[in-house]
Amino acid sequence: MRIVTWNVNSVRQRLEHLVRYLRETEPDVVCLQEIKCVDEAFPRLEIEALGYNVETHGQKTFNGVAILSKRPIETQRGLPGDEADAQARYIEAVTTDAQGRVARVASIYLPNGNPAGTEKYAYKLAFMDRLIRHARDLLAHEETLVLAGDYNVIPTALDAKRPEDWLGDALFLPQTRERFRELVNLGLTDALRAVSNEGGVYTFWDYQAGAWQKNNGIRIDHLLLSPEAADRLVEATVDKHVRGWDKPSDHVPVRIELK
DNA sequence: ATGGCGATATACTATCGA
Repeated sequence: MRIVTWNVNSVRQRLEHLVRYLRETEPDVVCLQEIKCVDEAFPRLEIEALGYNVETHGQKTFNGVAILSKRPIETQRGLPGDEADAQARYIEAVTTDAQGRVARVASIYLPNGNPAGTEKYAYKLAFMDRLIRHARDLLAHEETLVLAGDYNVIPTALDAKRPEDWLGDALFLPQTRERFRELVNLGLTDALRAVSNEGGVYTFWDYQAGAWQKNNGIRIDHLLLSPEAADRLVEATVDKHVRGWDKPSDHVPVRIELK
């Protein structure tokens, strides 16, 4: 079962790239973030034509998440824990692969949180607390679970080309990283870290200041696996070449293979 | 020390992102 997470930075701007990527990679499940459109504006027909079921949780202008699946999916929208939260940042689905193996998959767009010390950072930390509570509930099911998405968290200094640039940033502050560790320490496995302890593996390069050309990247897109999912892990990789395409997203797809 | 880039909205500028 091939599962991908990708912050596309507007699905309408990136439709050609998404179609090209789906054709070349043929994933079973794709978690998208920052679709930046309402549900009605999602290019559904183009994706369905490639054999995918499409479930979206969009909003106007900002944010928005979606899950594409070759097989039908049971879907829930929104992260529990705050009925007043109007931002579309979480969608969760149960699906299968062609062999009928089941997985629960979430597409998460965790808040950026900058600048630190503002209500934006408080919202990020509260969202992470809600995610920890929800993950604890889901882990109790003892099933194949993949929490995938743009976490906007640089877990360690190994995950940035220039960690010194990020010391005061909401993506790297101690409180942010503490909560990420608290989440992982519930019993989740960081899929990329399960296959390599090396630094220099990035998933985001800023559009500005030649970050891509200098490989000045950070690793902020993650797939966290329940023990049952980790037991099935056979591959985890970053599809870095996509960043070199014409007019790319600033994030690239991250992909895992579960047996 | 600063800006640099890109997307969206009602848009010749502001906001957001990371």
